[in-house]
Amino acid sequence: MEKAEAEPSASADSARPWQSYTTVYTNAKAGMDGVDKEKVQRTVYEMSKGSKYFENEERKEAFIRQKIDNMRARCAKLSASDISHYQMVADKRILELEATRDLSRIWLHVDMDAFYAAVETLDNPSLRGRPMAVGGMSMISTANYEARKFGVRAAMPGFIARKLCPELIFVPTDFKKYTYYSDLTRKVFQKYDPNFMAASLDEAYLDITEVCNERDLTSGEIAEELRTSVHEVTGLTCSAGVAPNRLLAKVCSDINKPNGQFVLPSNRMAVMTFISSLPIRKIGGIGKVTEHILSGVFGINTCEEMLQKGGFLCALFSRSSADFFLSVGLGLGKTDTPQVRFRKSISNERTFSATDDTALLYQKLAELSEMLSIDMQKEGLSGRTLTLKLKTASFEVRSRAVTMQKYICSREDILNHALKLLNAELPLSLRLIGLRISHFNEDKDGHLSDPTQKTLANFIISGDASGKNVCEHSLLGSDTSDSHFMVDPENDLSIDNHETCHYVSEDLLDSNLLSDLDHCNFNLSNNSGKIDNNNELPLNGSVAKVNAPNVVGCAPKSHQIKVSHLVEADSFSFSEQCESNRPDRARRTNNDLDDGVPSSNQKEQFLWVNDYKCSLCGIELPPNFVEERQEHFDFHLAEKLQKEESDNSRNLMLNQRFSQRDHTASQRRHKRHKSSKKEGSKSSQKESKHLPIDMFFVKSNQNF
DNA sequence: GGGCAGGTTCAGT
DNA sequence: TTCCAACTGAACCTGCCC
Repeated sequence: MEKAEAEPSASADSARPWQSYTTVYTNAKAGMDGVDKEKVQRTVYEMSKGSKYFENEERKEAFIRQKIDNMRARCAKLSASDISHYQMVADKRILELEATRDLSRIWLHVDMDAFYAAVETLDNPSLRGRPMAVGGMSMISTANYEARKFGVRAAMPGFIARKLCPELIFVPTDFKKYTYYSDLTRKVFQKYDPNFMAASLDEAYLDITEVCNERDLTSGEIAEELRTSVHEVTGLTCSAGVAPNRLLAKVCSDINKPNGQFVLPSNRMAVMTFISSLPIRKIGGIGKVTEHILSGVFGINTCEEMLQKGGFLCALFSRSSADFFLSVGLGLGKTDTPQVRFRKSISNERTFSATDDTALLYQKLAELSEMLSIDMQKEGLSGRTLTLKLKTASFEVRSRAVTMQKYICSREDILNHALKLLNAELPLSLRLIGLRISHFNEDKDGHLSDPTQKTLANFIISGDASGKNVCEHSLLGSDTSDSHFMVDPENDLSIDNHETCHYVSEDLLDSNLLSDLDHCNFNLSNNSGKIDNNNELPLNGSVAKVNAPNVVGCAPKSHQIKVSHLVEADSFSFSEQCESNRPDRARRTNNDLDDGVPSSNQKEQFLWVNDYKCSLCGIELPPNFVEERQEHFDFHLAEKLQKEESDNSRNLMLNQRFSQRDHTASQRRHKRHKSSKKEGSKSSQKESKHLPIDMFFVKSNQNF
């Protein structure tokens, strides 16, 4: 294979070493056209050189180079017949992809110009015309266009930005402000496409096909009008791109930034011409690593070259990757409007001064667990995969994950499992710890977590719809019930005794571990991290696995029996109610709402801001999600009533009502899921087995 | 060997 | 003076099971 043109020669490397130090800042951003790139690169290099961060960057670079070398070697080994074969594969695939081309939709991508910085300037006009960045000395989120002239940009450390531009003004981030302005822009977007897709606070995709047709206006006119409207409402400018698909619309919105727009006509010729010379890095999904690989291995720098080297791409990449690259070469992208996207994971992470003080690290982990638990409870989420992210003092990033059998959301559960993951890595000097929970209840069938459902379940069990107590770990209380109701709804609610006992056992296991942890925490603060632990909890990293049965042995058997009976009884009466009580949904709703509860109209008024966003929790549900909205409303209603009502009998009555509804909803989802799922899938089989808990640690093969 | 689930990394904002 | 973020979705890789 030919060598990549982008790679500097060895001699150039030694004379101008900064040229080979590629950072994210190497990729040009809007407003940086006149920047002295070499000067910026040199400054960044000089500021970074010798630091641990720099060393890690070099390690990463070396790894990518190694990968490139390996791929080149694989390319070199391809025989003439191999190459001919893969070329045929590519040609066939290109034809198939071409057949999917849809030019019937008109997509508009709106991108607010230097959003955070613009909002701050609006708030404080004295910043106008002066170089300014939002963020701090460690990292900046965005920079205004005056600052960009100096090479300052988002994702750049503040101390480097200041070196590039000594006059730079730093403004701390204020997400409340940005959310407020973001909501204003979304009000405007909704007028043009009620189902618009918000990509972030400052970006959105709109399908403007209908509005163009209805008003007999060109896409350019609509884009112009929308941008004017956004400016009138917010005082902020935005840029827009119009194209037949979202991938291209995104590229187009960057072309005339700031405060401009670009329309790519909806015909194949225009698309192919546009895409032909487009650098691959402009495409969403192609980042620094992929760019290096494509350039280094195949000499691919423009989208057009994706097609020219299609045979090699098919030979060396997976089908899905090759398809993506070929699609890029053809200028294809998504044209459909996806259903409401639910969150798939929730996480938090914190950077701090690097430390190997175990006590301090435990403390950080406890804080993160607490924060994550609060965030999850706010959204009514529980998940069963916990990922621990670590960044060592030398900037090496590791992640370690564990998937539990039960869904968790309490601080104690999170901390319990996080500690096990962390302990397997210690001793270690760390500068960042992060926790992430994924695999939310229900998400494997494509219907991502509906907070209402879970929280309602919690409400039924604990009588606390806020979830506040639900996740508190108690031996006999909510958590046990939790495990019962958090079980995938596709499992019938009539629970097999044996299975119930099994779950209970695990809960007890966790409870015991938890008490160990509490003990640890207690000692932590008193003994500077020297933890006295009589049980199996690993503390020095030497024990990688917790032996469940050893710990289960600590739990009194009577508790297990009691709990299993408790759950069983609950589930029986619950199922029984649902079987004997399936009244008409609407009728039941109306009856319920008669009890001094807001009417449907009132509900709409107080709950759905702009007809799509819940005013109470912020969750977004479009108007056509009638049932989901109803359930969501019920949740808030339950929450409200729970607070107001002290009368236990009334609570009981409501609990029964919502039990019915929750079960009906579960059944509906269950039905939907079944219809979309292959019979006798392995996952179902696996779940029915309820394999013993729970932990297995996998070391990553490659870390940076 | 295909399908699937779990774990890790990349990329975007 | 300050010394490289936080969060999320999705692709990719690997190992296991049938």
